[in-house]
Amino acid sequence: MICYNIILMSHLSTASQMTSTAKVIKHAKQHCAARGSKLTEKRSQVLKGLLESKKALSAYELIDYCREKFDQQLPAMSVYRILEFLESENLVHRLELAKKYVACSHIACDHTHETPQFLICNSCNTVEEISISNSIIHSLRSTISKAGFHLASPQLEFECYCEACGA
Amino acid sequence: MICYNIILMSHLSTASQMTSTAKVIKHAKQHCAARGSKLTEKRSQVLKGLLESKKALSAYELIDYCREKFDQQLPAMSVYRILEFLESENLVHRLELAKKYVACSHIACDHTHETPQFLICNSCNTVEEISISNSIIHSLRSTISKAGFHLASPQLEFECYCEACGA
DNA sequence: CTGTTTATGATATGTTATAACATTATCCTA
DNA sequence: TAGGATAATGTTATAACATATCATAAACAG
Repeated sequence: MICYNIILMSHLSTASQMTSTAKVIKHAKQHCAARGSKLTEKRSQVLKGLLESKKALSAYELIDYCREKFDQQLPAMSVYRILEFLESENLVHRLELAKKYVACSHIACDHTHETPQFLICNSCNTVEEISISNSIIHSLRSTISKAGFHLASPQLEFECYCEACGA
Repeated sequence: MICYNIILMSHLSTASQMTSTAKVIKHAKQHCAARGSKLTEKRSQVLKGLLESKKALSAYELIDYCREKFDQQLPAMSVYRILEFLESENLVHRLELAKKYVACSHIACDHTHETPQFLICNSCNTVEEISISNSIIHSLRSTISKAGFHLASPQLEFECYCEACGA
């Protein structure tokens, strides 16, 4: 399965970045339209912020981004609502561990999305969306179930260090 | 390996609870002494709070506990410092996911401690310290390493629901 | 008993997040 | 196209968790 990984692309040149961001935004708009919702200007600005960052961003970092990039003063409350909306549309993932947000890596893909798993760098917040084999997930689930618990969400997050940040 | 699980004991009667807590505190004191540090009165009060709760507690909940139980007004800063100390002595674990703290389940055990893994109930914050098989951990590590990352800590945490809280 | 280290106190502020209520924009329908 | 419904956003206040900084007190070693 080959798909366009936005997170990994974000360090390319500005021109190609914009192009790819624009493409994804277009996809996202269609996606919303198909579901009877709307990707408004502000929602699209917040999503752009996430698309153009290879790191996970906090709501407050997105406020700064919109102020600097679009001269738009978004209140915290609005950004949280917008993130909630984007999440409900599967365009954005919220990382519980980092208390930050990332754009979904598969907005512009056509295939159905699998459950995402995330590796989050403790130091620089770089995020890698990976896929863990069913057998590992299955063993994990069964261990957890033996303790009388079950996973709240199939989305797993792991506190890591990336290659660059090392130990 | 049989060891005394404090978390699971905390719903027993007050009398036996106090006894077991006192025992663990004694162990903890010896442990600190052996390492050249001291389990002061306030540190011991904070640890007691965690020992007597089967849920993970936040720093601010521990402040309340010390005020109610010991008529002790601890400033937030002190509690954070005390928790940091207790963690450095391996008496307490910090749960990144829940932003809360639990007493180590193995303070009074003699065997060496394995890396803890935690199941945290999203709803009631009940925490279960479990042990995940080496083979699962190993596969997980290898998946993560293929992505160019490595786990920040062998301590894993999973957002779950406990039996009582269900869905 | 004095100076150093260790522990704790006090105050301010940072970061993430939500509640409650007000206002504005959009869009449907009569 | 007026007017009302719904959706989107704004405003303000505050909760919960956390750290920085500087001040003070307690413990202990020489």
